[in-house]
Order: sequence, then C-alpha cells, then structure tokens
Amino acid sequence: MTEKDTLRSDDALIALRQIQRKTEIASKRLASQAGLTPSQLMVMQILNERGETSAGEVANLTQLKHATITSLVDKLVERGMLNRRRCTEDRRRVWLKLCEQGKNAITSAPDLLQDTFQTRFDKLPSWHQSMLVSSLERIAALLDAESLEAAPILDVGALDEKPR
Amino acid sequence: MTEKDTLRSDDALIALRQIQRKTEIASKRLASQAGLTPSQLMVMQILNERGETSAGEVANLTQLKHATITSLVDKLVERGMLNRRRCTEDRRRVWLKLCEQGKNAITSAPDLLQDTFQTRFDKLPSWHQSMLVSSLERIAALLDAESLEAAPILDVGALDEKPR
DNA sequence: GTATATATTTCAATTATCAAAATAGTTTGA
DNA sequence: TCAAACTATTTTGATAATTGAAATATATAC
Repeated sequence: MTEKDTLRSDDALIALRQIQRKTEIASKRLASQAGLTPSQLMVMQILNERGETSAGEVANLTQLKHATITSLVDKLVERGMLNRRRCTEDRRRVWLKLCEQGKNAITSAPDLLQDTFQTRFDKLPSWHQSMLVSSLERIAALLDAESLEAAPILDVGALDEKPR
Repeated sequence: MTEKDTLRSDDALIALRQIQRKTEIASKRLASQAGLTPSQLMVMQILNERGETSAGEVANLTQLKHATITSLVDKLVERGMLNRRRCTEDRRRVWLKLCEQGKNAITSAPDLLQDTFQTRFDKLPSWHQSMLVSSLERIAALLDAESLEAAPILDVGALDEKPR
C-alpha cells in the first residue's frame, strides 16, 4: 500500500465521519421535533422502508435488545404509530407495521438536514448530481457486510471495563 | 424541478440514510467493544479530532445538555481517558483533552466498519478512489449548515406530544 | 412425547439524560 | 467602583431508556 493510498482512504474515512456526525445530530433533532426518541424514530424509519418486519429483526437492525424493542413498541402502539400482529405461521413471532398516523408523523416533521441537502443538490449540474448519487451508492455498498448489517455484537470482551 | 431531478435527489437521500444507519450501528458496536457508551465515544472522537475543546463546545457539537456532558466527563476522567483543565483567561470555562490512555482506547478497538471499508476501498482503481473522496467531501459540504452544525435544537413545538 | 431451541415479554435494576437551581466567574454601564 | 446582568459549568433530583435474567409460549428434532 503506497503512501498515497493510505492518505486517500483516510480522507474518505474522515469525510465519512463528518457525514456521520451531521446525520446523527440531525436525526436527534428530527426525532425531538416529531415528539419521538431517536430509537423510536429509527424503528419507525426501518418499518417505513421495509414494511412489516418482525420484532427480532428490528432488534438486530437497530442493535437494541429485545426487551428494549418490546417496551419501545409498547409506547408506539399505545400512541397509534404502529401495530403488532402475531404471525400465524409461527405464533412466537410478532410482526410490526407502521400505520397511517405513524407514517404521517415521520414524513411531516420538517427535516432541516434533508431540506438543506435537497436545495443545494438540486442546484448542481446534472452530471455532478449523477456522480454524487453513484458515489453514495457505491459507498453504501462498501459499508455493506452482512456482519455490519444485522448480526448481533460479537462479544470479544471489552478492552477496558464496562461503561459505568 | 423536473421529475428526473426529484428522483435523483431522492436516490441520494436514500443512499445517505443507508450510510447513516450503517455508520450509526457500527459506532454503537465500536463503543461497546471499547467499553464505552455511544455518547462517550462521540465525545472522545470529537476531542481526538479537535484537540482541547471546551465543555460547552462539546455540548453543542454533540447536542447533549451541559449537565449530561458533566456527568459523562466525570466518568471518563475517573477512568483516565481525558482530563479537565480550568481555562486561565476565563475561569468559568473548562477545557477537555484526551490523554494517552483515551487515545489508545479509541484507536486500538477493532473497527469492523472501518476495516471493511478500507479493504474494499483500497482495491478500487485510483481514479475511482479519488472520485469517491471528492464526492464524500462534497456531500459533507452539502450537509454543512451552521444551523446543522452547532446550534441547539430550535424549539418549534413537537408535532405530537413529548416522547414518553 | 420429551427435550431442546427460538421469539417475545416481564420484571427489576442500572444508567443516561435532562430541567432547574446553585455556583462561580465575567462583563457592562451608571 | 460596584451592582446588575450575563455566561459557563456543576449539583441535585427526577424521569425515561436500556438492559440482563427469568418467564412464557411456541416450534423443531429425535
């Protein structure tokens, strides 16, 4: 690996971390404006993108424990954001699905990040837009490992102690 | 706005959300492996990138309240990850700085996302690498509004009730 | 049919986060 | 100069998110 290569992937990772920080903060803000916690928002966005999804799968996708999903879903169901449906083929499983009110809640909240991005993006020349889209899609693919996607955290033992 | 433009920026936003989800999950995992909470990790990464930074600035950057930063920093100081230094010019302020052990803790934890990305990135042809880097940097810039960066959440009133 | 495995929930405890008040220091301006 | 207003951080007490472990219900394997 040449020095140039090292620098390049470092640059990529730095930019990626900047993007991460910004989207994360924006998501915290968006949740708060929609009267949701960040975790609740994440669950609702997942259900919005994937449609009906099982509780366990949501737990894997969010990296939250099953117990957490249960209590979080309790509140969202109580507020009419989504509904639970017991799976008929395998009655241990539970399907979660966003309902109308839930869809509205997450689509109607003003998303400053999205608006800012969209406004600026639309002003770019067409060739630049398509380059950015294909780059973004490529980046997403580079980050995509099954291991990154859905697997639970591998317990390799903490370097230090547990958080306290 | 033509239909094509709309679709393009939608594609960009979709890819961005995928990237967001993946980096967020990876960061949760990384924190856990390093024996940190996600917020602690975020604070330490900020200090690592920016060097000595005031408590208030960290609060703005993370969108956490000052009280939260205080208690979070208490724990990190207790564990020897960073140190507090009262500012001499303005004795109300407190400077936070990562110390050696803190640097080690966040650089030595195995970062699956980073490793996966780096490995794959390094295999791309040079022209593709530089295109990706410049695209990432452009995206970061498109997301960069002062309002998105450091300002506290604007209280516009929740759409629904408060999270509960 | 019993044993084992899986999906979700319950329960109890821990921890993160916050609002409000307290503290300490700085700036303003009469 | 000094008091009032302002700013940065911490303390305190309360609330809400998250979790581990045990419990429940169902499915699968032998």
